[in-house]
Amino acid sequence: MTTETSPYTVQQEKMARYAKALSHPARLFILEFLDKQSCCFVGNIVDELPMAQSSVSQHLKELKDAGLIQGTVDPPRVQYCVNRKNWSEAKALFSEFFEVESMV
Amino acid sequence: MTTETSPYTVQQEKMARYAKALSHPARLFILEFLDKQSCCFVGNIVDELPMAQSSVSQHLKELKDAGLIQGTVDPPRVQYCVNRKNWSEAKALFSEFFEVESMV
DNA sequence: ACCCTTTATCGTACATTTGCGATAAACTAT
DNA sequence: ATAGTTTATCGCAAATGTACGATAAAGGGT
Repeated sequence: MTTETSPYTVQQEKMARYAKALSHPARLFILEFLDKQSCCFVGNIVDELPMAQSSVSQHLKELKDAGLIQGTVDPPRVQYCVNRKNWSEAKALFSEFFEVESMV
Repeated sequence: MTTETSPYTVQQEKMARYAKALSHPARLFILEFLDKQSCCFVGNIVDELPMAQSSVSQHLKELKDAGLIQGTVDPPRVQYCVNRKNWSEAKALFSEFFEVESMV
């Protein structure tokens, strides 16, 4: 097993991963919705989006895999919340990225 | 022809588009590189990345299509720079998204 | 045990992304 | 005209993303 070394910085790799998670309007909607409600059930999100339940579930999985949200089971429901730690990390990465010269 | 109305806000659509452009480490590298040099030729970027010239050109096209960079021809070369106007817009969108407070 | 509710996962289909080599295009210089 | 330099585009292949319906899984309540 060879250790693949990326030609990119850790920050670039991490930020690209977060950016990919943010690259679909439905996922942005979910994150903003979660942030507003500070945690809610999958059903609440499904009700708000014009797509099948399975599709919403898939978007939630991607957000979870990216570390931006976390879920806790409350049978038979699942409650999702923003993962504040990683949210902060993402925020810092984007902030640093855009701040290179001068803002606004 | 029916006018497709998106269920998402304009901000969400715009931000998703920018996020997609930022979702590859090579494109983050290019943007940071351009910002550091404030404009440079395609060849300079190709020299810095471990991928074929055609692949770099494709990434540049995506960044250009997303509005984050702009190119001016200086035959036979092409010079690319960050599109400051859209860069600011993207920054504002991400900033607002990540916190109603402040991004710093 | 049996249903009911809720969510995740599977299988499928189609579109998009990513990377490459080869080639075209645009312009300079000789 | 010809050759050289630089970049964009094409054609291809493999991988990934997106959406759906159907089904499985995990409990709770009766």
